[in-house]
Amino acid sequence: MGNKSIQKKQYIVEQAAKVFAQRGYKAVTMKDIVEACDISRGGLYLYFKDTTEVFEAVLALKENTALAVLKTADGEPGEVLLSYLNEKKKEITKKKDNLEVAAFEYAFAMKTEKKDSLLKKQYQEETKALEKLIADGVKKKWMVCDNPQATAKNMMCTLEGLKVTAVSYSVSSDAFDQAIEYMLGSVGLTTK
Amino acid sequence: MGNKSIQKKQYIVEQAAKVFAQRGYKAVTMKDIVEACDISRGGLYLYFKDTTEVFEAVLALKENTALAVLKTADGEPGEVLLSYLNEKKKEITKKKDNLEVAAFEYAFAMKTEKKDSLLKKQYQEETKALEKLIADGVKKKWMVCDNPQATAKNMMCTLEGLKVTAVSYSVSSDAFDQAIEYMLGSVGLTTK
Amino acid sequence: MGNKSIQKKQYIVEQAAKVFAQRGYKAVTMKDIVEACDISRGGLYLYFKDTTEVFEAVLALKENTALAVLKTADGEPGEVLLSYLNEKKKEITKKKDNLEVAAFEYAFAMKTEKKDSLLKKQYQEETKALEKLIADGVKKKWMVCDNPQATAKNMMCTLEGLKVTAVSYSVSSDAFDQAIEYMLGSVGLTTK
Amino acid sequence: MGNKSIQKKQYIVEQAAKVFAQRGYKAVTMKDIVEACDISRGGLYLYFKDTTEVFEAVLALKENTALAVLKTADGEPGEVLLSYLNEKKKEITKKKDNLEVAAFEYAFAMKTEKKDSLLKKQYQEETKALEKLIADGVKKKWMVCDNPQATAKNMMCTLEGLKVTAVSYSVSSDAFDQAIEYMLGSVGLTTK
DNA sequence: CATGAATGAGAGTTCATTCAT
DNA sequence: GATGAATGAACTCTCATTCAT
Repeated sequence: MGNKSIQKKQYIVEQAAKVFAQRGYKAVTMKDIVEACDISRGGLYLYFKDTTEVFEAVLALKENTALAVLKTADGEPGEVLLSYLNEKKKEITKKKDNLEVAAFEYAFAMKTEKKDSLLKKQYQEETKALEKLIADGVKKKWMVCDNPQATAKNMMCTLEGLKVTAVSYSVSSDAFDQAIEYMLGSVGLTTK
Repeated sequence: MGNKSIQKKQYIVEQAAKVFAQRGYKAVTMKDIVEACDISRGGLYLYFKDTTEVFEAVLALKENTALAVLKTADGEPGEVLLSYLNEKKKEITKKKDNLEVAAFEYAFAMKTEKKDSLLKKQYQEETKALEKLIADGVKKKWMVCDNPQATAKNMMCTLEGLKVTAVSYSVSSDAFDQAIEYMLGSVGLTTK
Repeated sequence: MGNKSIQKKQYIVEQAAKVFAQRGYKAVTMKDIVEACDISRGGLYLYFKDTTEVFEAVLALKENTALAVLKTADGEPGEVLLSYLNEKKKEITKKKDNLEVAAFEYAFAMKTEKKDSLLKKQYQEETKALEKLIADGVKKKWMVCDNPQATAKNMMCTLEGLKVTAVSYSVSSDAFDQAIEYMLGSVGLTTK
Repeated sequence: MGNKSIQKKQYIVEQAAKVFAQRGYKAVTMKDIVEACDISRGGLYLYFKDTTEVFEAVLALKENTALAVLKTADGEPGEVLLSYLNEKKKEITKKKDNLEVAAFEYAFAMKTEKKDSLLKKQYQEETKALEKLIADGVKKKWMVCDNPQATAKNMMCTLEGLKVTAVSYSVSSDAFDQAIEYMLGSVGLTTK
């Protein structure tokens, strides 16, 4: 695949991302993507064989800023955790180009079709990084926590809950902050 | 609609529930339901105009045992909370006829199409009941909690998180128990 | 068929007439008629086997006032002709329950299906009656006309033209009056 | 749409015209047209979204020879009028590929659905052209007529009447000629 | 007679996918 | 590589018609 092809592929992925953000995962057809990209019907098939492949490319391209915060952390663990949680909040509550619904639909579809989901790996990676941060915080006596692994899992789970709640029933900014407070509390911290 | 019709409608809903449990919400077509019920193509349309209507009937028929536990509570609040959480666990982790994926897909689809979802109301009702239980527990000095409302919301959110995690990435029984422990901890209780 | 049945049949025909007036002939389904009559689906079939039969019953019941004017004529032929033409105008331009469109559609459908149309007979009868009136008027020296038969045909044809024009392109009351003037002129009369 | 597409579109229109000529307007389905053209089910939808669109394309393609006679008239007005009327006769009484029934059904359907009909415009244009011819004939003293506008309208109306009569009840060639004689008479002309 | 649930044929419509150019 | 016309499978939905009650 030449240089130009790579550019075109990326262009398709970017356009498709907008479509998925607007209409979810399952409702999107190859035709929708073709139209959003203003390319030919057959042209899309040169790069992707179906919408699943397109969506996985979208996921792959989408950067995970929150995870990046966890990984490149160099400050005090409590600060890092707070930054991470705020980054998550931003991601989850953003209005424009929010791919969360599509991502859930994708994960569910994979489950239903008994295929592997790209998201599972990302989820596990993020959980690990969070656990490491907490363990580190405890070691450095900035945090208090018996079981960093369980706590990390619990936080991830709450964050998933916030995500899904935001997406299906709406969550106020305040309610989100309250949830952050709870999560911080579980490692002996507070924003106050 | 006569008595017989009501029975038939219920029969359709029961068969449809199995289909939705197996294949999610969006992937199901009227044809699938017709085939599962072994009725005629047009016959289904006598009762339901589209899959959304069928699915809403499924939701309406599906009893919410966990909520029932909260509402008919007569024992000690801590016990009731534990029963409730265990009921939730059972609901979420059951292998057969699990409608959670379909329910999420439905909620997301409603979101995408900007329609009202039946589930939102149920979610809010359950949150309220949980809050009431906690407030009651605190009053009777069985529980410790500053802000029952926020705590109830947080628990619900964690439960949604467990649901979605179970459904998209799998959650072990132990991990679930650990999460229950955390939730109990947030009102000063423990199972140990 | 009992007395009650005849009444019911007539009731159906009356309701159906409204439906045909509103929606034409071809677009009307047995279901439409059933709904307009608020009777059972199968019930309609006890009286009529299809919409054609219903429509023919509608035509049969519909009185032809213009023809009646021609036939019961006892005044001066010119007066009778004028009354007849005015009656036609009323029939054609009436807004409510106007069956002309449906009647045309029916006639065309019969043509297409190579069946006999009820309307053809009525048309021929009316032409004859008109011819007789003109011949009579000529004999009594009230009218001037070489060829009563051709003139009658021509008038009928113009009236059909007015009907179809009214129905498909709209005709003003004045334009109609102008046409009447022409028709009168063809037998040496005028309204002025 | 490429050159080849335009040809194919025209091919479809031509085949469809035959179908409409045989079966009228309303009875024709997309499936009928597909079969007449021997193309695929979905293929037709690349060019037309429904039968109305197809029929309008048929109308647009169909040349109006009679109108052409009026417009390109260069001879003596009486001759032109006669040619025009004979052209009309040919059009109306032709046996093969006669679209008049379908055209009427279309006009009526548009009326019923309160949409604009392509035919109305054509009708008005033809009326105008006829009026101009008569006015011209009068000015040049070839014709005698007080009110060219009313006379043109009256002729058009008679022609519509002939059309509809031909189509629904049959009109003999002689009867048609007789009608032509009447129309010529209304501007002081005769064929004899 | 009357009902209305049930059936199944058939029309409409949309897209994934292919393939000649 | 790229195009876009063409195909055909799959679904939706509506009714005419029947038939047990």
